[in-house]
Amino acid sequence: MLDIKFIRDNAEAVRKAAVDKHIKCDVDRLIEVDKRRRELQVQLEVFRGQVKEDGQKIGLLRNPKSPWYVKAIADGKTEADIKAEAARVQAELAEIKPKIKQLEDEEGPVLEEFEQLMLLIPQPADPAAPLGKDDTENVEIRKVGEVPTFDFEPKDHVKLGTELGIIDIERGVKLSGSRNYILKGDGAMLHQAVLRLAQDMMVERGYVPMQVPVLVREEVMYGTGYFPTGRDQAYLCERDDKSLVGTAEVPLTAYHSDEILKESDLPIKMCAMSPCFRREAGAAGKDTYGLYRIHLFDKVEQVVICKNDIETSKAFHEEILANAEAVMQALELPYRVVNVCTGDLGMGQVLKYDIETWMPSRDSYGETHSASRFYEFQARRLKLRYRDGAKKVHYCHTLNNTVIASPRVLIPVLELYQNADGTVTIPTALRPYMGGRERIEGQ
RNA sequence: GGAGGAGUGGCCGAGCGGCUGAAGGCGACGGUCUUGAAAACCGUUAGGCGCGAAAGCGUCUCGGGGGUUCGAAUCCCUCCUCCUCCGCCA
Repeated sequence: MLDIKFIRDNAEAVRKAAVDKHIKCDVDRLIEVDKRRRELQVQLEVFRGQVKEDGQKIGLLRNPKSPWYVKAIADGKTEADIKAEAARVQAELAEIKPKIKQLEDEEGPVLEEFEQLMLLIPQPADPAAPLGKDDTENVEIRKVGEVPTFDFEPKDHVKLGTELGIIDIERGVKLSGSRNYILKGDGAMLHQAVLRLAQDMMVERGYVPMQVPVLVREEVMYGTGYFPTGRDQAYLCERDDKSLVGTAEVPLTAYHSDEILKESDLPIKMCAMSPCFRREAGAAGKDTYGLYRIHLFDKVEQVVICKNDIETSKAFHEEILANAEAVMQALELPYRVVNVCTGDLGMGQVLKYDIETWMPSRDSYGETHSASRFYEFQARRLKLRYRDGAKKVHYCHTLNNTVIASPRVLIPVLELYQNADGTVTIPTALRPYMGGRERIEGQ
């Protein structure tokens, strides 16, 4: 969410920012509604002030023990005078009351519309984000590692995993429908190994590991920016008005929502391993093969909450990107980093770096990580604030990035580490989590 | 799931229809004192929105929402959360 004052003063820029992001919102209507909202508030406050004042007056007029009453009598007023005065004031109030009611009746829907419109205004992208319509226009920043060539016919992860008996997509689909799978034996082990490696590396880097709820209240989804626009992507538990999260970013970022932190508490660095639920609505027919686009996966996510300073935010953005790259380097996987273009940025993101890892079966780099910078966007929605040395209250800045998401990352791991005989060499960094073994050989 | 009890400022805790955005205490911050510190003493210490160039002013908020009333932290309804007991269960 943006500051309404900022929107008022920069309407043109906000409009353009939405166009760049290919997000529809109605800035003109918002400004109109905001104007009406303020007019109503001013009128209402005058009346409310009067009600308050008159109400107190009546209290005094009706209480013979009040200092005011005693003084009035001493000044020569009669009880009848005072009673008449009380009646007069009450009559005045009786006239104001319907006016307030009328204004309030108008204000209700105005406020409602104002809030709805506000939730749809996107955060303008950083000038450093390339202008573009979709992911095809993301800009490569750097490539790390060599894309290997094979001296045999390499298998894709599904064939490889199925033959090794470590991936069972057919039965996953039998149980849960399309985009579901089962990992088995060394498949399950490998999955947990990459997650453990990622988490251990983050803890080593000073991030506090958290175990968080993945079924959250609606306001948490709104607060992090996933609702209302992303509602169709979430699994809802409507009986309880809760949603399954698509990422631990949601509970981690909302952890301090509705709080005022001390500046000395910042930065807050956290990570969490959690299941992630995604409906993938609208993706029908896209990436249907294998473990790339699935409804449930596990992920270690990193979140940073820092002070409201653009340079600080930028520095942490580089840090969380570096954290993820360190994991990819530990796994010795070839990847590239791309600067995501405006059209591919979400509602709240100012700038986003994706890490894409080489996936032989796709014959291309596929997205495995997404590092986002939000400035105040989420913090405003979440009421996530801190007090500075001068006791002034500010919204925090928030950032997040994947550390590892599995089984998607198992696609490059399996495909790149496969051998001619159909076995898979276990990356050195994962061996401690795989009983020290060097290979997956299947049954 | 059933039966009770409770939700007040950073924390503890008074208030139970008007002068209470809220006593008192603790904590924190500033000051006096001190070589420094402690103690003691004095002071400051909610957020949102709006108006205003600013100083400042107004209004809303005592878990959330609604109602009664001239007037509500205080009364009523409803939802949420927590606690206790019973039941069920990993």
